[in-house]
Amino acid sequence: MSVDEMDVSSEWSWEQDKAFESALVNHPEDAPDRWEKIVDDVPGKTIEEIKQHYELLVEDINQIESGCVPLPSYNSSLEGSASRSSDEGAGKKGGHQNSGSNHGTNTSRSDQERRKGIAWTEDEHRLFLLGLEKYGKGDWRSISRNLVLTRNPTQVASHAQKYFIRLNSMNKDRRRSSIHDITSIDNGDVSASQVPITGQTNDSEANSTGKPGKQVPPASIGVPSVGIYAAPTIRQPIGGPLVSAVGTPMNLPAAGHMVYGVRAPIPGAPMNISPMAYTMSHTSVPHR
DNA sequence: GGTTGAGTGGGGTGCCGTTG
DNA sequence: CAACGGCACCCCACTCAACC
Repeated sequence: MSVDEMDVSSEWSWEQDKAFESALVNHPEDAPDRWEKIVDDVPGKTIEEIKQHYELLVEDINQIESGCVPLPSYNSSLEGSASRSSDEGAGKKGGHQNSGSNHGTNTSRSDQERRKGIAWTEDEHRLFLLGLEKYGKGDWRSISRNLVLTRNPTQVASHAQKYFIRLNSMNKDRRRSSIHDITSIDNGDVSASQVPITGQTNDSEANSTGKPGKQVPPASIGVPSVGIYAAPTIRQPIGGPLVSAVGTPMNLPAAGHMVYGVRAPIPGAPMNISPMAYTMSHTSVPHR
């Protein structure tokens, strides 16, 4: 059973989901009176409802981990260098593929080899956040293996590094919105509750201005029209693959089981970690 | 209105330190 | 000794402001 199915019955509004998920992140498992605190953050819900909602979330995670929800391997040809595989080489020192020479030094290493990392999708980031909550900071390997299957531990660690840097700098003025502004695992939440994104208020309007923005990882990123990263339209309701960790009200077709953006795979079928444009507001705030 | 330059964000990679 | 995580650095893509 997936969260989305339950949502209907329990009637969780999107706002409640947002609040719930933000609360989950804000109040770690070891936090005393966690549920009470979460209840405070989620208006209109009882502790029982919240616990039930949480169980659903955990259940989904467990299914992923247990293999009940087989995950296709992403390291197919379509994943360029970036995700060289979730388990391959995951390593640092030997893990890097293009070992060649020291980076930086050279240019010898062709740009093609090094570059073009595939931008993290919101889904991936959410899974990352989930992993952070579940495994804690530092256990990048588990996060990579169990949740963010499309990224190897090194990539997860790298992403985490930037993420935390970003968090730390949240107090300062931020100029641009970024995926790291998402600090909760819900759908499209920019966790404004925690720290507003630099006062970037031009969310919807801005997005509609037509500015592409790097938020939408274009296929041009180096991954030729890969389904995974095919960019949907910003703020477009993701009707399919995109699923947030917890049942955010999404217009999901009654698909097979889908957990965290991973639908029961059809061999050979494109993954559905669908690339989704970050829904965060797009900045237009002068940054200079 | 279009072009150019500067600034910033973000992903990848390598080195170093720590731990088992 | 090997594996892993953290940190620092590099480079590219993107955005926006300034200039023509």
